[in-house]
Amino acid sequence: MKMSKLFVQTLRDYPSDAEVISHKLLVRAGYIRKLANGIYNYLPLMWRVLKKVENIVREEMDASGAQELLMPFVQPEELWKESGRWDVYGKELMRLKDRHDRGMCLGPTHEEVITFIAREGIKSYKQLPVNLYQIQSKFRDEVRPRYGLLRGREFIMKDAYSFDVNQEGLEKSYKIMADAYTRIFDRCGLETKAVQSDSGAIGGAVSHEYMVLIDDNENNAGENDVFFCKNKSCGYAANANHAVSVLNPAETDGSKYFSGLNKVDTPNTTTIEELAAFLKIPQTVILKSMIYIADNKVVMALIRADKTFEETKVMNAVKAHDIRSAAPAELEAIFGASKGFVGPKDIEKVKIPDEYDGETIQVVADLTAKEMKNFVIGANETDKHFTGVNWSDLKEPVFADIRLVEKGEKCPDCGEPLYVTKGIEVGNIFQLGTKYSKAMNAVFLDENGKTQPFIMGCYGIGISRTAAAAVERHHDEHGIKWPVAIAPYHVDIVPVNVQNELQTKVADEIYEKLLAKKVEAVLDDRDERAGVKFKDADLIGFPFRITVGKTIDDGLVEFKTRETGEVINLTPEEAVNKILEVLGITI
RNA sequence: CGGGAUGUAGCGCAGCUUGGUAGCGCACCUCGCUUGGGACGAGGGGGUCGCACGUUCAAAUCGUGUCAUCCCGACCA
Repeated sequence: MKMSKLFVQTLRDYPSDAEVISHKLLVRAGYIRKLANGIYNYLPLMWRVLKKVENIVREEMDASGAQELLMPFVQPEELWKESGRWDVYGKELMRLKDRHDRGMCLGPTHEEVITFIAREGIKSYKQLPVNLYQIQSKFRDEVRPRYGLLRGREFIMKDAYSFDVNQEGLEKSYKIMADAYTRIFDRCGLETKAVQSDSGAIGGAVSHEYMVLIDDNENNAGENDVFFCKNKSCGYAANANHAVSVLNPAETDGSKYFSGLNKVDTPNTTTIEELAAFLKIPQTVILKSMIYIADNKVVMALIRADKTFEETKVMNAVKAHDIRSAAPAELEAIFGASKGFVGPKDIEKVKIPDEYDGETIQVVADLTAKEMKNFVIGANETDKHFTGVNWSDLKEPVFADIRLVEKGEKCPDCGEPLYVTKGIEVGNIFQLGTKYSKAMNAVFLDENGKTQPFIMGCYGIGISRTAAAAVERHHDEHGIKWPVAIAPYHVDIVPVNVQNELQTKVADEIYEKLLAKKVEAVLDDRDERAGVKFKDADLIGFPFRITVGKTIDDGLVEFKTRETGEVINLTPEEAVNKILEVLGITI
């Protein structure tokens, strides 16, 4: 492609509405343009990158035995009602009506449709296992789209679905996908970590997320906290919403400070710090209470006060789909006490206002709370707490792990300290089980002629997000440094001065030779000064650049590697061979 | 949906306090000159100042409303 004809416009400045580096660079280097909030045009350079990612995904999926198909982007409401998700998916599901007033939605994911396909097409265990996938635009009406391609509302995703006769088969299918994912991201030039995660709205039990770890601080693109163990023989890694840890020993019996149950005055102690200082006690003998509104039910969560709640875990513990912390005004309305003074004593007697569902307040306590003795709780009365409380004084709660892991706590598998880093989730794999097949009555006959629901798995890769994550991971102050395998073009050939006949002639020859060898080359034939061409080459991120300048008078051209910045002088022929050699290894 | 901010040419911005009919840099077009890290000179094209209503002889500027966008919190590939 000749640069003078390439449809791209690079900008001198970063766009003012971009925050993270991948967004800034992709706009400035002419890869994407915003059409609406969270919705982007993929311009020719971007589309080439996306196709490369897609093709890597396609090759590895096909090699692992999966079959590609394409499902509709617009889906009927009925299927979502069958699965039960029409009512629980929330506002992310873009709903619309057709001209006959029938409910439809834009596909945010395709479990319903694929289950429909399997229900229609698979009747016998002899047809199993099977894995079907597609690569397609998805739409999720995110509350707050941001970070450019990292969190758009419309985005390109590869979604695969496996069907097996039993759990053992599912685990096999899952393993095959896990291995394929490792190869896919590796080929894209991205180092990823498979981490245990919460399975969220999609449902199911076992799941892993593939995270590109972001350890520099120049941007905040990593939206997830990932806890991991550095012990090589262990390798534990988990999303913060799923991570567990072993705690260091702590003083959890308050008998040194209190004897018997008493109500005491604790004026103005609205925070744990103030309360601990006022009573001259460690935080580890205080039981912290937090009120959540989960699916419009009132929930009280309890935890040892030096620890923090993990809301996703709380939500799962009470089997809710939606959770938020209660506002101070709501606390007043429900408990008649202000923030900092609510507690679990006699909670069964608290009357719930009509606007909430449920008759009693559900109480869920973290595992850290279980071993506590003679502790402190809020008295449901402003400026008062109970001291010397024991579990025998309270109605037995449900105990569950609802604690946010902190750096330095011990690995649950090997006991070594845990570390934390930011990560971009580029893929995930789920063992769904029978969640959809049962709900939608998708069944087959087993070898005994007995009806069985499919055992399903689902496996996603964010194609557009993967490309953006590659930019997050591979760039410098001059621009993008694409991994060769997903770069829009392999090499940029720059005649420094197009008025110089020899330079132009040599550059043309190199260009023609590379094209003949199927190398994806750009010839910067613009009548621009060298600086302009070099700046654009660095910004756009061509992995290699061949510069034909004044050194051609000595029969030499420059060969520059973008990743390392290394420059060597070669004859034109050597430069051509060098490209072929480098690409031969990497593509 | 809560909290904060911003809407002026393709991109980045000034002008608004103190109303008088819109400007700068880059990009774009023409000519000259220049050609190894975003040159220079001259000339030129492009904006109903987010939108609506109001105040006024007169609104980018003041008021009200509305829409959009961005940042911080709760969701996810």
